[in-house]
Amino acid sequence: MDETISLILHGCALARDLDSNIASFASQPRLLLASCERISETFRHASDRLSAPPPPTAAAVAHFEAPHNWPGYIQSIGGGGPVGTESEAERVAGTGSSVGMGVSGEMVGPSVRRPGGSRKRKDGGGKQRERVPAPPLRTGGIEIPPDDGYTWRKYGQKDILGSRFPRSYYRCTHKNYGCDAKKQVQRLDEDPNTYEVTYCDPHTCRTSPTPLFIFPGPATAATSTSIQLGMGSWVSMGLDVGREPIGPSAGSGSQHEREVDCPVAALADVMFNSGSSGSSSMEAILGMKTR
DNA sequence: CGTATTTGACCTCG
DNA sequence: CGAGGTCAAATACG
Repeated sequence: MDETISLILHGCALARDLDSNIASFASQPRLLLASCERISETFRHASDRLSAPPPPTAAAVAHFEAPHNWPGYIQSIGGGGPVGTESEAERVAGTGSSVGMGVSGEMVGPSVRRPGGSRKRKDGGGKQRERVPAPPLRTGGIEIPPDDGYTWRKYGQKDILGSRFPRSYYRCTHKNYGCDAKKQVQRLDEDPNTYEVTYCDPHTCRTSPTPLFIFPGPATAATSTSIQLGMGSWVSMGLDVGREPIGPSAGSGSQHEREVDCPVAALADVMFNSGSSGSSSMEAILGMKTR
């Protein structure tokens, strides 16, 4: 199974490469073609493996029985155990991480603070740690968070003691709909090519009553893999699970998270999706509005 | 113009 | 008291 995941991830990496080089490839159709073929071949292999799979593992089943636990292509390592960073390197935290913006500092008046504004979780309860392969570090320090079919909004970033890389905090974009899901993403100190993703709260959005299990194979790998193609162009490819519900602002379509909107993504989409793109609205899923 | 991201400050827990 | 988690104003972006 891990091999299949590797294949998929490799395909994603290829797609990303293509995306980042698309400009220079544009004038060289042969290169484009070769690149596309490599990508499609990789995904096809993965697809083949998934079509003739070994019996699903217990973990895979568990993933599907817990709606909040489908960061599909990931190898789960946490399982809700205690979240400790026991083996962190003793390096001093890099102080960098604050690039750009250079906003004027003191604009938050101390008296404006709401009491009890932030809360630290006592236990790791409900937390689940995952490790996902991360794209290579890019020049410019652009972090590409792993996607899992959900749309996340970043609300914070912190330098963590003993880690070279900052930890990013995300919450579900549909917080307005009562979805309180959160995740933390951090590049591993000892392995910069791997993200550690900690999921904190379950998604209450996208809890469709209809069964999500469509793929005949083991569920974990292919249900929601995504690739990001450049800044702000997230693509969820996969099955229903990866379909983003349409939020209140979906009409504008001006925001960063967007469904398939580039050729590579479309390719990947075609590879994994049978083509049906049920556009489920958030209201339909949740049957409510909380704003 | 609306929404996401950045980032320093604030809050809570150990 | 320090570290980690969250808030929210300013800013960027489409």
